[in-house]
Amino acid sequence: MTVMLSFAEENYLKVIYHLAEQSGESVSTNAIADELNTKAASVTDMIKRLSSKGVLSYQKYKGVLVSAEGKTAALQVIRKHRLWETFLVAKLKFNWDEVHEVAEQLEHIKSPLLIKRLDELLGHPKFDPHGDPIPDENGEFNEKPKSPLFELGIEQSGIVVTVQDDSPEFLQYLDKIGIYIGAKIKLIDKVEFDGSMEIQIDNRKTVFISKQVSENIWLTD
Amino acid sequence: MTVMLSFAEENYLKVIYHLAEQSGESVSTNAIADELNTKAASVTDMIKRLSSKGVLSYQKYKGVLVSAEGKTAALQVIRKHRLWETFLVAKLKFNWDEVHEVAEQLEHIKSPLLIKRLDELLGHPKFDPHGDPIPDENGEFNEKPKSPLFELGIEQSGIVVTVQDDSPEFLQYLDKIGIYIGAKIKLIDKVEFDGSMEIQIDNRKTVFISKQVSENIWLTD
DNA sequence: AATTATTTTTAGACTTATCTAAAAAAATTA
DNA sequence: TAATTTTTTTAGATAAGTCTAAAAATAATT
Repeated sequence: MTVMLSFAEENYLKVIYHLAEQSGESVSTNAIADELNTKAASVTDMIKRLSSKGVLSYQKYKGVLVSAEGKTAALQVIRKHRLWETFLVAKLKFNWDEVHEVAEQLEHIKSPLLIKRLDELLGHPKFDPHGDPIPDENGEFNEKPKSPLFELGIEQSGIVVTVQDDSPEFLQYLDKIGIYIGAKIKLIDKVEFDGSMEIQIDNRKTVFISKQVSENIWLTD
Repeated sequence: MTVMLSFAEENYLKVIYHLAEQSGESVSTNAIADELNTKAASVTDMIKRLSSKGVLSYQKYKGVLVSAEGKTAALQVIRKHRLWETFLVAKLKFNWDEVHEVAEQLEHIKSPLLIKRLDELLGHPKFDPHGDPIPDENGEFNEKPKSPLFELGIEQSGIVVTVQDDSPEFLQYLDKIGIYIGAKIKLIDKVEFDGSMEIQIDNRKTVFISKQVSENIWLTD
């Protein structure tokens, strides 16, 4: 049986899971407080609660680890968040820089049937509009290997699956030049001097992008 | 400027609005408590809060009235609830007796853009799957006059717009015999003895229904 | 009108989630 | 290693939303 978590508890768990994934080690109180724009004292209270519910393991002054049960619960929230983001872009014509705030609310709706049907409506997507992988009902990722556009060889091509930078500025820039998750990109030419490159999008128009941009777009075959 | 209401406050206001519409007079503390499965003491606390926010007017021991501002806020929640119910049935293949609980959660999501786009996706529906009218952005209903199937004359016909009874049993029965919101119904024959009738659905099959059923199905021209 | 029953409100307590200020522990620096 | 700084925890407070038990007001009945 899965634990019952409140709105706030789900938010904490999700953030802690992400921090733990990034760092690979135990997550500190301050790191959590920073991420959630809250105070360290509030975090201490909450991690005690989550710990007593079995989703975290916590030792005073030593930070927290996410338990197996916690991972399952966190991945379900992440799954819901990413499915809703996909829905907002694919069905409601949101721009991909407009979806986060709304998905933060929608991710807490409790209805397994709703998520099952949403997943079906969207055709069981594997990636959200930012290219982040969507875990399946069991919390598994079906990820193909991917690499930054920067590493592509001349005349080679790949499909956009992720962007590393989530800022509205970057996403709007990509929209403007016609790059989206799923777009096919072929490397035409590369300037060794500054790392900038000319690429072709969907076998149609070609554009020039900087090294910085090419490092933030990730491709798969 | 519209007032900012919490999840719980929105639920109270919505229920009070419905009760006030039904009765036409001020709403009693106990009536609200019954409807929300809560205690009278909790209701007293909440109506004081809602009153101080200006959405209700409240006099001790005299019940509450919904203010103009309260009506606007309540109708926005009702609009969201009914749009989500319509979405669940039209796009996610929910049965109309499965939608209420989920819509109760979804109605509290805060995003004007989301509702605008959802309304567009659904083609600006005027009625939800139960036939209840959906108020527009300004809280207005565009309702045609309607009357119970029971009052139809022989050989006359109408379109189903509402069902009075919302119980799963009744809705499942209607599904079974092929009646839905939007179905065309023609009265073939009526038995004066018990008020039962033979009707034709969508110019195709004919079925017999009891007086009780015919009183719960409402039609428009 | 007086009594009884019902409804509503108040008083006080509890939970969740948050905060500030102060104390304790851990990490860093001299 | 001792002193200092940073991090974390504790203690106590607050607000939202709920509850029970008792008091007060209103309505119904004899």
